[in-house]
Amino acid sequence: MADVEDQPSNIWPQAVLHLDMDAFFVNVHLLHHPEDVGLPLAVGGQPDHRGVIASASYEARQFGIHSAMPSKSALRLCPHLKIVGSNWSDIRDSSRKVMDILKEYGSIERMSVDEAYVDLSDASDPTLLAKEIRRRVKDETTLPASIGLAASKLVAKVASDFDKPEGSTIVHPGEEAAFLAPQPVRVISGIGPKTAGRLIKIGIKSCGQLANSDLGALQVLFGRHAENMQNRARGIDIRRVSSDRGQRKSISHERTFSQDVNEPEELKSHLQKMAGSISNSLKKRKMVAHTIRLKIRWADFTTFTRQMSREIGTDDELQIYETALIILERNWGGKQKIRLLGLGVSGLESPIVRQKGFGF
DNA sequence: TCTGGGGTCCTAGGACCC
DNA sequence: TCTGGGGTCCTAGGACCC
Repeated sequence: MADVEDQPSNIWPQAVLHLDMDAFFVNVHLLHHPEDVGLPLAVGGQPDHRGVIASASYEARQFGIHSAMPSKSALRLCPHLKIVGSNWSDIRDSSRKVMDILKEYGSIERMSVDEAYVDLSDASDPTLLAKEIRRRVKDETTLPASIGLAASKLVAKVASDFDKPEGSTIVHPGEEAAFLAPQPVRVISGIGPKTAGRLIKIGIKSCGQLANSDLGALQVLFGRHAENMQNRARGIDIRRVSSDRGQRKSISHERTFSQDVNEPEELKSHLQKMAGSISNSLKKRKMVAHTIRLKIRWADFTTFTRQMSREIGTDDELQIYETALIILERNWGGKQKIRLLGLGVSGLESPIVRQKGFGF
């Protein structure tokens, strides 16, 4: 989209900036390992541990390597690819610096370590601020980022992804539908591979086609979601930037083993570790959980979950562990090889809320 | 060829209650 | 012979996101 400087600022009913760091994990690594600059590099799990790529350098992307790809496949595409693990303390440090800059400009909604929305509605010229923000992030963290500015979150997000890396895309109010029209439906957040596949079957590939398609035909496939989907393809999205992300709903850990496991003691020790760390997270948040859920993936990748709820919430490691063990024993014959074991809790509640019910 | 980990939200069926 | 109708909670699975 053309970046028009002399638009009057009052044309922005709402101004939303979306900032998306470029190859964030890789670039944070390079900050601390300048010797790796220029290499085909990826951050992710090791190939012999069934790892996947979390982030790939632009050099690695030349070989077709992308995130979520199994590290083994990545190495086949590029045998001299260097794969390093994520350094979470460095990643969180850099993330905090970026978010601190954003907060100076308006209320922010943090979506992950490397992505956030900023509400620039109160600015007299949001387009000027958008550029300033990207420059400051680069100057003060030396990390590249892309930004999108639009009148809605939906369009701002598509815009930030439009011209990566180090892109800066502004979609002025009224230009939303035209901006989206030529792009594939997959750019719309919420339309994943399944939905896109179903749309292709009725001949819809681009946002423009979705926007102009027959609503009735769409309703046959998607029911009451059809109208909303079509609106989104037109760039209509009334969600506001909201810094309050609300309470956590669940806490979970899971572990894919480097080799499938059917040793009871090994499985139990993993459950115990996961129960311990979940218990710690609950205590740190001063919460208790009512539901405990076990996830099992067999060697053939079939995956299922089984859960148990209890009347009284708990944050106790032993109670979580013992419940998990009961579920495991009910669902595992003792011979089948297990590829992944996961443990999670939900039905979270802060005990203080419960006490209020006693009439104090 | 091999498929991570941490989340959210939605749907659908069954149990249970009034 | 025909088998209400809501509402809520629980369980399981699936789509999707980063």
